[in-house]
Amino acid sequence: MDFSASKRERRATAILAAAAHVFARRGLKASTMDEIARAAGVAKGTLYLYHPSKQELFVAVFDGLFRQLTERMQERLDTDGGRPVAEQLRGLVADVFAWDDRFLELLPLWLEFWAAAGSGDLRERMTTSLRGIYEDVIALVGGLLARGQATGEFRPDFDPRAHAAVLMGAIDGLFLQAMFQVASDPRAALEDFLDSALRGMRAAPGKGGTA
Amino acid sequence: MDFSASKRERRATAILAAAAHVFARRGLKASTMDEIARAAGVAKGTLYLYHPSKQELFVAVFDGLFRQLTERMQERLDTDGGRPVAEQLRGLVADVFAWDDRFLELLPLWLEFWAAAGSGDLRERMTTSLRGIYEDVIALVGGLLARGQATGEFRPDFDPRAHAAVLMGAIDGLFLQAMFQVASDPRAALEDFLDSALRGMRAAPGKGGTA
DNA sequence: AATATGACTGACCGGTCAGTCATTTTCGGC
DNA sequence: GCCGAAAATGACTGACCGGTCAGTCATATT
Repeated sequence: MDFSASKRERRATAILAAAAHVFARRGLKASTMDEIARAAGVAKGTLYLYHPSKQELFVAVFDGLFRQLTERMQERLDTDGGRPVAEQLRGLVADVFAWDDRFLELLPLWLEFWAAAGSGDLRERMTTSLRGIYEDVIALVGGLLARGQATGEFRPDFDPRAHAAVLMGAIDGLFLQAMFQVASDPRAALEDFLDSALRGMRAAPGKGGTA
Repeated sequence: MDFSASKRERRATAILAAAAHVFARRGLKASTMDEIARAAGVAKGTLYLYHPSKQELFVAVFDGLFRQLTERMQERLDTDGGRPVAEQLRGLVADVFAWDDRFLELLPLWLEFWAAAGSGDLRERMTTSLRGIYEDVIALVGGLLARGQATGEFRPDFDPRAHAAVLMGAIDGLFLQAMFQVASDPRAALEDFLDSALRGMRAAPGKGGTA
């Protein structure tokens, strides 16, 4: 039996997981390669067999997590394709918040990604990556809203892309508030608000009529 | 004439401005006291006559900027007290975005504040401060919305605090997108979206909403 | 003019840490 | 069970930077 490849793979995964954990707890600059190595159960030199530098390791963690996130969203949209747009939107939102435990622990990591896009050597790289991710997600949600307009479920006279951007932003902002332990359940808040927003986006009952 | 006090004050201001600038460009950890001193036109030792440590200097920058922001909001609310709530809300939003130039340059600094609340030695302090600020602002905006419900301008059956939290979050999220240069004008996006949101929050024209 | 003050300076020190590399350990093939 | 290659190790190094403090000098006081 050949487990050598899978052993290497498992080690690679352990390193990424450990790095994510340490980066989340200490931040990029304050994390030391020694601590990451200890957390992964390997020697420091081993890290350099898998990643050429601390910064590259950080970027690898970033890429891995965001690939997971976008795959998850895409999956969700594929599965409940035909349902009303309002339903799909609620589903997406519920999904994002469903990351819960793992997500909550890694929240500071998101801040670290954002901060890395704001200043430092990685700025350009992270900015480009994040911009791409945001534009993909906005296009995706914006497309959903546009479909809602096309079917007459929504008013035709709002900008679906702008609405998508604001909704995405609201989610980010709520995560931020969760980080600061602002006293309000972000999921409940967003659901309550989504009621109002959807009300305002729906076509007026008198005219076009809902699908 | 005694300008000695005001000279010291001017120097203190120069140090804070220089520090804000450098922290925004390099981030907290990567900023060096030498560079801040150079930017402020003083020697490194001088910095320690005004602030006991690099971290304290960072906190001083933070406090200064946020005091400016909240004072501005309070002022705005005081001046247009009696107008319709929807108007006041639009005014507040316009105001936040009106910081424009200076604000845009300092955006990475906001990320740095958030990141400092996520990890590092300052975490607890920054978290507490930021939570306080968020709760103040949410209370303030939430109060505005509640007043709208009381006067019958809005539906009575949504949670004004939750709505305020989401709106605040949306603004933060849009600033974030602006940082990554996502291709959309955040101000226009929020205004477009606010139309939908206000539509959904307003009391139904005929009788008392749908409940 | 002589003296006192204290704001300001910048060379220096000690600690920290990313990355290196000589050495040791592991492992597959025979 | 032996050998050589590949993988893993961790002690070491050199750069860097926060904070200190002995000394300078412009200004105020006598």
